[in-house]
Amino acid sequence: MAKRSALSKAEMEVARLVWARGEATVRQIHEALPAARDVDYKTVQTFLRRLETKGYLRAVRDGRSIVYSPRVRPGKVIHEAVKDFVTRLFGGEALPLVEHLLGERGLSPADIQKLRKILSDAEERHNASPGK
Amino acid sequence: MAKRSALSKAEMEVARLVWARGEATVRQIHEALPAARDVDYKTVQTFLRRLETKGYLRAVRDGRSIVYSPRVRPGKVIHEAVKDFVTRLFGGEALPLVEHLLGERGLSPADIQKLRKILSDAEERHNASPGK
DNA sequence: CATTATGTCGTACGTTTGTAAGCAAAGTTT
DNA sequence: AAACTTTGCTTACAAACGTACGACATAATG
Repeated sequence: MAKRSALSKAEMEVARLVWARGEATVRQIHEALPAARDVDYKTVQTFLRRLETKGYLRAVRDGRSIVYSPRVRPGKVIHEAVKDFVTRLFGGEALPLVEHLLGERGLSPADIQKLRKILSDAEERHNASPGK
Repeated sequence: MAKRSALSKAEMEVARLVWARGEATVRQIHEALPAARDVDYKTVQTFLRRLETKGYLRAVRDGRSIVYSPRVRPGKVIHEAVKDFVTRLFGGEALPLVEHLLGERGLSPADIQKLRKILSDAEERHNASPGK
């Protein structure tokens, strides 16, 4: 597979919004960005264009505007991005990051329940797995 | 606080190694980097110099070499980096990232136990907290 | 002691990134 | 229809990045 060059920070932000919508135009993304971000329409346009050039998004013309949609499975892209991040900042170990995320506040009781469930499932998978 | 400019990817990688050692010289970091990374000694030198300029590391001369050590609490830097990452790729929500990390393999039964413990603690904190 | 290795300092340099302006074409408004 | 508005395409441009070279100094070694 031809390795597409990594997403930049700003590109991640924009790509995420496209993924969340399934597809989107420059305007939609521009409006979706937090007001505090205060970035120009043209700038968003550039990010989307670059995402297309890099191979992350597909651009289809619809009338005078362009509709962007994922060209690579978002999950795959996220996976790569997370992996890169974990590698650089945590030496490749996911656990420290998870601990960090759980440690610092930000988890509601509901979240905690949800995670408990995930842990149980993971455990089950372990006990029942073909052990690779 | 004077906002130091964000860490670049390569800088994160290098800073992490310094943190892991408490302090380190260019050579030590260069050797610590995975062989596959294959980056020049001079390059590492540049990264460390930049980390110092950006205010993340303190540089103290020791003989002919320089010993770098954290100037900002690693935990704080990691926190900022994670926060930025979560914001851009997960819209600021930690849960999806945690789920992602737990979902994809990589968790040993021991890890799971450890996480269970963390969850309990978080829960306790919740029940007992002054609720802000 | 001449040679080689090792280190810092300053400098370089192509690429990527963040941010957008300029111009033109198509659509909308008055 | 004249005047805006919206959008795409091209181009710009400084700062940040990744990667490293060259000069110079000092320490180690034959």
